[in-house]
Amino acid sequence: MDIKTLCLGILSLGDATGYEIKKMVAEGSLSFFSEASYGSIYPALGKLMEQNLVTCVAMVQDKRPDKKVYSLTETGREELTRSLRKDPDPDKNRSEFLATILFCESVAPERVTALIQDRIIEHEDKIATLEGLLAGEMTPASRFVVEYGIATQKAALKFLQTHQGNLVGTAAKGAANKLKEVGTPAAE
Amino acid sequence: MDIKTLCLGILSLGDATGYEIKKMVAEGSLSFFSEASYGSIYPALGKLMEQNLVTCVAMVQDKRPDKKVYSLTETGREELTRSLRKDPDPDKNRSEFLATILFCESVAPERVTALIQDRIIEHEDKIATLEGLLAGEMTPASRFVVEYGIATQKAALKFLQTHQGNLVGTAAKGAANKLKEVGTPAAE
DNA sequence: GTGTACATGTAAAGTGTTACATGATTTC
DNA sequence: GAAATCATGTAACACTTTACATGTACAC
Repeated sequence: MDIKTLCLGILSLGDATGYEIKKMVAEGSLSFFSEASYGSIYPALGKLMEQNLVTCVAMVQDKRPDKKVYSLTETGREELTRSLRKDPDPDKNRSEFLATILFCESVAPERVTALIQDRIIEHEDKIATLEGLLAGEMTPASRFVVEYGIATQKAALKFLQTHQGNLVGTAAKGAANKLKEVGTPAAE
Repeated sequence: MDIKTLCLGILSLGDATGYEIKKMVAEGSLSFFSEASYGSIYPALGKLMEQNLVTCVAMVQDKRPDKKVYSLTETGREELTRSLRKDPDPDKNRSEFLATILFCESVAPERVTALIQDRIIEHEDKIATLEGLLAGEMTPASRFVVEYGIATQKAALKFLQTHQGNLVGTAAKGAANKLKEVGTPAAE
């Protein structure tokens, strides 16, 4: 989903500024399955304006740039509906963590253990954040999405907690040897 | 993780051609947490050659382009180790499916139901594929990674099966009204 | 005083995907 | 005879991130 459609979607939930859109993507219900930087949001809103898919009211603030509140137009809502009619692309999950684990023969075993420990904490934090969101007012749709996030995060957490030993016991030995070779090239 | 590092990592598990790397990313243990197209893999291997991080043996085949089998050099393995020493970036999950659900006020309720049904089947297929991988020979690391994938896919599947009613019961009514508005702008 | 939050925006640089080009062999 | 598999590679295009530019206000 490109940033323009994402903005259209977020605006369909309520008027917002570019700054607020960024916050929703970074910390709100969308935070665990989408991303966007200012450098993509502001130009996207500009193009959406040109196409008359959104309108914008500038709120003058002194000592600060005008706050521009964007709203979806009727045409914008229709465009969004059209976009959402297309079958969604399959999910794209990129995980450097899992890649590192997979290539762990090139990584010190203590490092693998530490990585998993860190990851466990990150999952716990993420779950806490998502559960915090549930405390606020939510539409059924955003509740569904956040609870989906919690469910998958919890599954990942549980997996790491119960399987972390699987790597250290067996692969790590081989890794330790490999590492010795790489770590002391002078010995060759 | 950029494609060059990904190639280095895959080659650390064994020699491979560009074509085979693509297959591993598309169908192997890496398939649920990374992606790469030929248009990125071949140029990456070329750069890796220039930097002497990999070597390449061309196997002549008639009626076909030479099959180029790439191998990691010592320098390449060191470079990989260096890359993996950096803390992995947080996972990036992009889901058009969840975005569509979140913006479902702009989507017909039957469409939401159908979307979830499709997604359930996709998860079941994905789980079957991953379980198929477990049948073959695997290192502990790739087993770990594939089982992680199965665990999270199953959690998502179960969530969809048990919560699909949550959206249709409540949000859908509102959506139906909203949609009527959008669907019949002439009425305004 | 140092850092964070507020607030918008541009330009350069990087990275990657899509489509194209080429062509035999095997399976349905 | 159509489609998939094998096999490599380039070029145009799309999209995004990063860094920069600008500045106030408040909390610690």
